[in-house]
Amino acid sequence: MPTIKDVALRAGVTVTTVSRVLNNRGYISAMTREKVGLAMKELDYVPSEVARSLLRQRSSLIGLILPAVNHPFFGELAMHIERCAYESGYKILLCNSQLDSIKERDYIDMLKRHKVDGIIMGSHTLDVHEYLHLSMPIVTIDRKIDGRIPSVTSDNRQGGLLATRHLIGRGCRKLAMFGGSLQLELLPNQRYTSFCEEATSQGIDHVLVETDLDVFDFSQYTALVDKLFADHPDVDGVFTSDVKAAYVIQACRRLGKAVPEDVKVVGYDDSQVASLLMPRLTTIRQPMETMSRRAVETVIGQIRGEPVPLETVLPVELVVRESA
Amino acid sequence: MPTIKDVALRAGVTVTTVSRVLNNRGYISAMTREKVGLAMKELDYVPSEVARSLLRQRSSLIGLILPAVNHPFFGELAMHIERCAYESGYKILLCNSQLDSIKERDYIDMLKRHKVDGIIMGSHTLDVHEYLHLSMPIVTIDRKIDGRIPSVTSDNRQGGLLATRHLIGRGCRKLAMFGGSLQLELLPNQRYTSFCEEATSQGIDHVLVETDLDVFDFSQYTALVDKLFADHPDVDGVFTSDVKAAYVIQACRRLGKAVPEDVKVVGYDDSQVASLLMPRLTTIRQPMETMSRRAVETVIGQIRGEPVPLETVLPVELVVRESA
DNA sequence: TTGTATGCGTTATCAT
DNA sequence: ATGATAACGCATACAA
Repeated sequence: MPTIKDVALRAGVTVTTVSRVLNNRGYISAMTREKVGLAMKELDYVPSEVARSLLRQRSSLIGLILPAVNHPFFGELAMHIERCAYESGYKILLCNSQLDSIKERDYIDMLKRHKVDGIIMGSHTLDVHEYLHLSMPIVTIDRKIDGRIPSVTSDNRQGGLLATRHLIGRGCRKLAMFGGSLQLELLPNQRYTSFCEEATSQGIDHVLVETDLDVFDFSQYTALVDKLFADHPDVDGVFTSDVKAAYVIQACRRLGKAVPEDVKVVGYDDSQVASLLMPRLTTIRQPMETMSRRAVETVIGQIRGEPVPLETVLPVELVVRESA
Repeated sequence: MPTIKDVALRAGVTVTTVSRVLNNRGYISAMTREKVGLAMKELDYVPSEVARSLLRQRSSLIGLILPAVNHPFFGELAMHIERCAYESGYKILLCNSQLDSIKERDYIDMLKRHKVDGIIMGSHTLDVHEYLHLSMPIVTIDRKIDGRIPSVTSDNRQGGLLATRHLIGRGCRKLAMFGGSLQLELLPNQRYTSFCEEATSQGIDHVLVETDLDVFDFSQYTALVDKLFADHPDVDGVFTSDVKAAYVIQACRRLGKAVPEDVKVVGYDDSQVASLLMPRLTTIRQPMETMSRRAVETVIGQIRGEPVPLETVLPVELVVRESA
């Protein structure tokens, strides 16, 4: 691989001059610029971002830690985050933590070694102290670790409220929420809180089904939903995430319950699965693109030393389709 | 951020010694090792992979270019690729090309600047020459660019054959294939070839629907499927990809055609959507995990200067569920 | 307008 | 068993 030296040699100038035309800094004669440009073309020269990083003490890299990029919600986040970051000159180092704390710590360590300029966390399995101790630009997305760590989320409380109201408004008399493990202290817990509050205040009976700690092990969903309907055959309204909603709809079909006639289902996320299902899913839309942009802006803001909002809560929206 | 110098100073030794304990190279007295280790802990020292990269002329980075990581198939590939790469000490730089050739060229350029050790391409919109000219370890996944560029794919011909045979075996009399644009010269074209051959040889009437060039614009799918059934109301068997299958099933429901009774549907990929749909999708399973592992092995093999197979074609499997 | 010298953090080579 | 020094590729301060 040719270096700046080779270019300089070939163009008959010094590396300083080449560096100048490369960065358009200082005065360079038109002829020199041309010579250098030619040499670069001829050698197919590519400046080394590695050397630059070492010198500038910044890598233009942002670490992205997600539970699993194959999950529809996180996949879509990843996609938007990558695009936004790229538009600002940052590249994304992808990490799938699988919600495994060992892996997560390992990934964080790796990102530090690679001198990433910041981290976007869509996972969090470690103790708050470990994150605070990072002393590096960081933002959480779809999660809130601590008041001192900037976060970008959607309004889960409001989402829970909208969903519950909609189900009740459509005539449901017994609701169920099918959520992730409450032990994980994730944001969806807020959904559960407002779900309960609203159902209670309207005098509607309601139950909860939790997954175990391995939230993304879809294979457990079928059994859980079956048990739900076995234990509570009178449930006629379910609030859950988009992916889980798919399993709820499957179970209903299997049990001979029509959706939305017998059981109404409201999802959360409005990921692409929502419009793939049949009936098409009524769901709470998280503004994933905006969330992604804000998350990227929030890390980059910190990198630049600008003040950034500690908490960004974006509005959600009820998207009425066919399932409720 | 503390550097190796700070550690050396604090431990009362030179950087050479610190480097030694860091890499477990040469002889170090137990006491020195301890002193240095302590200093590292106290300073919370993290060695710079950037400096290492500059010296070693390798970054431990692999570029991954995909059309879009939010697509179920590519999301799953990305996930496995990242895991495999990480297990071998490589990190993934994520790029979404959106099948845009400008972006793809731009990304390739960026990856070269960052001195990635290799590239895994799940997209290809450029001319063969541009790829050949890269002169860097590269492998394509789910695509075949040129005989000289290593590729990892599933057996699309066999997949098309299995799907077509299954549909005919289940009694279909008129088949349709709903595929991406044939102009893109992607592998699915092979599916089309064997689909046609098998249908023809068994004397079964068959038609083709193509998407436009923007393969991942799902919003066009609905109209295309509707037109298919309008033009050919007698179609009773459809072969397509998993995501498109979701739209086919939706259309059938809308048109009052029962799946699988009136219309049988076979997908391709066996991505997570396949088991989310209702009826659960009968599909051709691509071994995504194995494909990912092979792709990673193939780039790393090249990086290490080992000989690698130019073509890896993995077997597919018909997974019979409910849609056909 | 261009060149010289220095340093970014690390490891390899060659001493001692 | 440990230290001094050069080199990786680049950009900058300072000279000319």
